[in-house]
Amino acid sequence: MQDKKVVTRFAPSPTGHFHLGGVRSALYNYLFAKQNKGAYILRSEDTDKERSKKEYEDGFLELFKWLELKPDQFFRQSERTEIYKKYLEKMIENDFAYISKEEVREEGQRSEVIRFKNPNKKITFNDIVLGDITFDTTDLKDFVIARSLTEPLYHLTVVVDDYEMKVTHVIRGQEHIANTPRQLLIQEAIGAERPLYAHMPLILGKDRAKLSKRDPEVIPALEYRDLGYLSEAIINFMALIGWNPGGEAEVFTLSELIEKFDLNKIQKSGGIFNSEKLDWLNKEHMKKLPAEEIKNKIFSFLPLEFQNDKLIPVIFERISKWSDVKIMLKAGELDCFSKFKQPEYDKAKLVYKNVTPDKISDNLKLAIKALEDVSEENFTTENVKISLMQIADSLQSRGELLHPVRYALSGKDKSPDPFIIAEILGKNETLSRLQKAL
RNA sequence: GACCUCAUCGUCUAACGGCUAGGACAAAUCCUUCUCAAGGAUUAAAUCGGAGUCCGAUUCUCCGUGAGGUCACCA
Repeated sequence: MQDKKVVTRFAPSPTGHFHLGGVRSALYNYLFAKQNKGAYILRSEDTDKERSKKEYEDGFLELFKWLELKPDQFFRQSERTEIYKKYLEKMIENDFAYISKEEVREEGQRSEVIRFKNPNKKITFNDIVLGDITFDTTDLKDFVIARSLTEPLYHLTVVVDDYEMKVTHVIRGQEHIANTPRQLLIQEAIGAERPLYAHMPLILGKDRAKLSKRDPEVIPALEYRDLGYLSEAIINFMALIGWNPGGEAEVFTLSELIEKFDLNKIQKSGGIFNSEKLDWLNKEHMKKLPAEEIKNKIFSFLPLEFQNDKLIPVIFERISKWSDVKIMLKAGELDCFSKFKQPEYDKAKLVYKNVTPDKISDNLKLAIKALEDVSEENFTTENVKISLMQIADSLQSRGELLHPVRYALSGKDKSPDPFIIAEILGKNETLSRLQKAL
């Protein structure tokens, strides 16, 4: 059997900030096209001159560049007016559409528009995800398909473009399901072949409503890049809302997704966007990165005084996206590693549980003595740990030594362990902080 | 309101009509160096309700309920 080359398209309108819902639409179209060695088209639906803005188009172009979802072709509907005009003329000539005199009710309305002559019939299409869906098009009336020959509207342009661009699979969100009968009718009128449809479940916000451009809670997709998420994590995560390959694996690269993707396994019901799981998945992808890249990324957020290789693992295990470094910094979580920021604390907190202050002092003295014996060049995490643990293990509980030492060095209830802090601070500073605590 | 669609743990989801309904995120508990983090282990947590078909229903059918989408001279 000679199959037609698969052609998919993603057709956003540049009328607002692009959010993650659109990323998934683009992604599924991309995955399906690539899997079938077909073409993926990106089409800017900018026929609405009032609302379309260049900056929004630039936004999603940049977004797809970041996500590495490169389209094989790119079109702008505003540059295709002549094509739509031809179809409109032909439809009018063949009596599928007509110029209609209108009562002007609002400002900006035309007294004349082009309406589609609705055959008023039942129309059924088979959706790959949802199965057969039937509509009675009578409810649609003679809908408007263009304001004028040179001002075509959405339903007309979509159908003409999908036909002209030989689109074989229309993969889009379920919000388009009610648009489908209109588009089917226009297809029949212009003699276009019907593509296959796959309507994806909607991505919902916490309130279970569709993600919307107008919702202030919904973050523009590009901001995820600025927050330091990995593009592969975003792609992986979005792919998994509304689809999954069936096994128990969840971490996939783009090329694995291309291989595994299956239109028939798309979910029917909407899914809520769960940012906690995104963070987890992002961390999983971060762990796969080469050490050098992790270091560079983390350093790029760090002032010079903190750019210490020893600090990388301490920071890395506490973040799930790069911008978290900034948050740690701002929250002062790294202050204990700075020689210039003396810890300030309540000395009562040096005491561990119900151990007496005298005992704590004794322990601190032991710690100082032990650390004095460690030479400056051997003052490493491992050596500090060995010498401190030797004392700690001889005590009733390790905490009565480790707690005051850690607290004296960090001045914080919660901090990384005292050994790494000691190494980064160096012998002198470590001893001076312990002395001070005494 | 009309039309259309959907319904498994809190969330994302798995389960040819057939084991005890599985996994992941989140949560809780414990372990691992005093705290935090990371890691490990464990626990709790779901088939919307009612009929029907069937030896057997999460799965098929119908009704109900609930949720969502669409009803532009926007896309």
